[in-house]
Formats: sequence, C-alpha cells, structure tokens
Amino acid sequence: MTDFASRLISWQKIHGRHDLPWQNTTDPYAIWVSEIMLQQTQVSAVIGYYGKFMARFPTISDLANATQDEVLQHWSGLGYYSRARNLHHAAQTIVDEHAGQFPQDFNTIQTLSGIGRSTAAAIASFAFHQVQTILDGNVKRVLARHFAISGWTSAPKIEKALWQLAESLLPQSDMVAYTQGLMDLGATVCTRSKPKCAVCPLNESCLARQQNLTSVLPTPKPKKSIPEKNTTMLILQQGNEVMLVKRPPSGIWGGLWSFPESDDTENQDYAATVLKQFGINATVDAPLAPISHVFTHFKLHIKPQPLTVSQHALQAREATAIWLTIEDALGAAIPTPVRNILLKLAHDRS
DNA sequence: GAATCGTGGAC
DNA sequence: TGTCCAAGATT
Repeated sequence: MTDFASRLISWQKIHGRHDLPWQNTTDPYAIWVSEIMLQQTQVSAVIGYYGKFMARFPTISDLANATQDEVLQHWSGLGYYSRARNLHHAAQTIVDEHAGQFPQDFNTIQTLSGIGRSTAAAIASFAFHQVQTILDGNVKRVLARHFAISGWTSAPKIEKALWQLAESLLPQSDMVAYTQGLMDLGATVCTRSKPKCAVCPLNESCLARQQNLTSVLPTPKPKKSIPEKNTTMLILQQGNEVMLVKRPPSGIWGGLWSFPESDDTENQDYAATVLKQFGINATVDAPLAPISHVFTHFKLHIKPQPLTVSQHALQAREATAIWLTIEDALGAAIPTPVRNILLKLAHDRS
C-alpha cells in the first residue's frame, strides 16, 4: 500500500467523520441518494433534506413509483434540479432493467443518469468495497497541493492527470475509510483557505507545504463575468390563493412551479398581459421590493408584481397553471426566490 | 472544450 | 459587499 493511502486510512479511522446520516450503511440506494445530493453541495446544506427524502422514498421502488412533482418537492431549495430528475429516472431504470437491484458493476453504475465516474466510484467503494477512486473538489485540492500540481484542476488536461494520479494511490483494502478519508481531509483539514497543515497526516510529504504554495494551490478557476437578466414575476392573487405555472422540463428550475413571468419593460400594462396570456381579468397592485438572485452563470433581477384577480378565475386557461393557497404553494416544488416571495406575502397578510 | 445547471457557506 | 466554490454531470 502507498504511504499516502496508509496514512490517510489511519487518520480517517481516528479523526474522520463517522456519524453523518448516510454513513454506517452498505445500502447502495441510501449511499447513492447522499452522493447525488452532495454533488456541488456542502454537507450542511444536505443534512436537512436527506432524512426527509429517505423517509418519503425509503427504497428504489418507492422512488421509481413516485411522481416527478413529488420528487422535486423534496428537492425544492437544494438547487441543481436535474439531479432530482435524473435520480428519479435512474430509479425507474433500475426497476425496469435491473430487477430493482442497484447494479454492482462499475461500468453499469455509470450508465445510470446523473452518475458519472466520481459518483460511481463513491457508491462502489462505500457500498461494495470496490477499489475505485473518487475525484471531487476535495480530492482535486488535496492532490494539487500534495503533489504541487499547478493549473485549474478542472481543465481537461489537468483533470486527466489527476485521475491517473488518484488511481495510482489507491489501496487494495479499506476502501471505505480511504474514500471517506479523502473527503474528510479535504473538507476539514486541507480546506480552501487556511488549511490545518499542522494536523494533516500527509504533511511530511506535501510538496505545497514544503514549497510554501498552499495559499496559491490549487490554481483558481479562470474568472469570467456573468450576464445580468431582468424579469417581472406576476403574482396573481385571488383570496388566499396564488397562481403558479409549471416551468419547462429542462433549463433553469426545470419542472418546478413558479410565477408566470413577463418581459421587464418600461410602462408595461401587466393587467393586459395577464388577460391576453391567461384570459384572466386582474387589477395591478403595488409592486414588492425587487430581488436579486445570483446563479453560477448569470444574475437575475426579479420584480415581483402582485395583481388581484377581479373575477372568478380558479380555472386558468393554461393547462400547466394551478391555484394554491400560500401555505400549499410553500409545500410545492418551487425555486428559492419564489419561496421567499411567498413568505413575504404570508408575512404581509398576518 | 465550453456552457449549463442552484444555493448557501465562508471569508 | 463581492468572490470563490462545494461528495459533478450533462449537453
């Protein structure tokens, strides 16, 4: 076994994390769900979602038989909603093509939607004790520092080298502690800023530490300015109910329920827009305070525009539109800015 | 290869 | 405040 692996394994068993909700199980489904939720997402953000998701969808079959809408309800606020859609779809694939049993073959695991090489390796090592390496943000940072590799770690050329390096370090046993050790070291010791090198089990052989490069490695991602977009969200209200429309199945907030939107132009007659688009007569109320919502690749300026429906319109013309009480809307599959607007409406009413 | 896809923690 | 980026995958 490499010195790298043996030191990491010994360290993990004593100083690593052992009590996260998705640990201490070999159920591939429980591990799979956690790995998907944790993609590009910190542990602290996942904790509040994982237990509820597993309570509602305790088995692959339960997930496969659920509606996409209910799966998205349990993902609402967590972001990257294609993860939930892919998870749901993959559960149906497992039922249809793998007799409901999570596949053990490493290549077969990767054919499931939403599971790439790193996630497949995490599942294979945790659930089946297979010798496969993960390569997530934690591991990239640890390797870039320990072996003093410069260049953005997600650049294809660098990433390919990191995969080979990660493979060369694998032990032939103790894969659970090793894989968890890679994650734990990156998350708790070899952190992005102010790494705790004094307590690192790999500090003696770390090239970045020897060369005083820990603050400049890994090389940051090339900066790029993001565009800004504007939209007006039309908040149709009738009594205690609001109207939501289902967003297209792909793209931002795909498959989620949101307010209908209007181009954000000057002096827009929103009542006319609503009448034309939905066949509903409404009067324009005072606008709410604008919201700025920052995504990874653009910034969205939202103007929430309430309207009061002036005649019975519970039956919206659009098939994808529904009317819900604010309370029920808060329980629906909605994106975060919509949730925040609904919370403000509820607060203003009380 | 570059874009797309969310949200919140940390500083 | 803005900036970086996290148990990445897909197109």
